[in-house]
Amino acid sequence: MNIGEASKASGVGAKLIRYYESIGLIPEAGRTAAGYRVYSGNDVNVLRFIKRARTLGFSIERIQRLVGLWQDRNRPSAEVKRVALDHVAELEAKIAELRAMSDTLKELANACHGDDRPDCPILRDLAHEDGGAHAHHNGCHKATQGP
Amino acid sequence: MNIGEASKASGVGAKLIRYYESIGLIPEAGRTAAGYRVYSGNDVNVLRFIKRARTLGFSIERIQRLVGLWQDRNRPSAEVKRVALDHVAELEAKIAELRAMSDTLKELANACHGDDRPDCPILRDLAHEDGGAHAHHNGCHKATQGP
DNA sequence: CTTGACCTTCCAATCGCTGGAAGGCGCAGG
DNA sequence: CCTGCGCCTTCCAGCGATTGGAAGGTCAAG
Repeated sequence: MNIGEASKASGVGAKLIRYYESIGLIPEAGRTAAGYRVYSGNDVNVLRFIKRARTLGFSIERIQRLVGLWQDRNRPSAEVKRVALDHVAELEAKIAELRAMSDTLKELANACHGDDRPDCPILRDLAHEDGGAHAHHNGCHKATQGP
Repeated sequence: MNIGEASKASGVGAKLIRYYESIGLIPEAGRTAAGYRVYSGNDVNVLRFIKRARTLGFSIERIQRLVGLWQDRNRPSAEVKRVALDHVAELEAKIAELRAMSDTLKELANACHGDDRPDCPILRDLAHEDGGAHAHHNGCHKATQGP
């Protein structure tokens, strides 16, 4: 099985397979006399594993650990779970970050006329706000913040 | 005002200011006889605008358009709104993607004992699943998919 | 004059790919 | 045998948005 066949069988893409080898995610493949890489069915399984893990957003570093655990017949499932939950925590943090951005922008866009006039709360927010916290009804007066 | 002062005033970071200049996001700053960059209060406002826009996750490319619209007194707010809503759409798409990853992983992790035993539904999913769709009760039988 | 804090430029790394160029290999047809 | 096509090989470069470091010039104070 050469790299093109392994690519078709795994769905991973020949260049990506070579890349994964170069960074040590997969071991160096065997070679034919001519220098062609040779793959086994098991190699294809590893590639599929990696592909699925990437689909779930795991970093290469974590996938390395997951592959290692997968190969280890004596792995404690707790370790796998910890890797997964660490990743979940990062995903949730990222989601919260993007959620905050999106909500803020939706609010600003909602307040924008969206016509030919230049007045725009979106630009006003970007230009003026020091931190960007939306002020609702209590507006701009600095209130009890005297020096 | 040199780059360090502009950095402190804008909160942007001297290296990043130079980078923004190098990619054309901000115009080339004036220079002293010795070659030091010189900034005005307005430059600082632009930097703050950029910083806030980055906080909201806008790409450099979109920020360029936003800065252009900001400077244009005759801008139609509709254009600003469109840039913002395009970005919101991308944010929502990304959120949905991460949400799907996180939910799948939470489900798998929830089904994982997380103890010393090697059996683990997370690894089973990564290893075996062709697409990763969770099958619930209708399991593995290929049903009516005969050739 | 020396010190130290600034400034300058350029180069490299991050992360996960993806593309291209240049050259070798395998197999078919003429 | 030669040619062509499609595969394989390596290396290099770039994406986006920074961040870091090295090597060297400048400024103000002691």
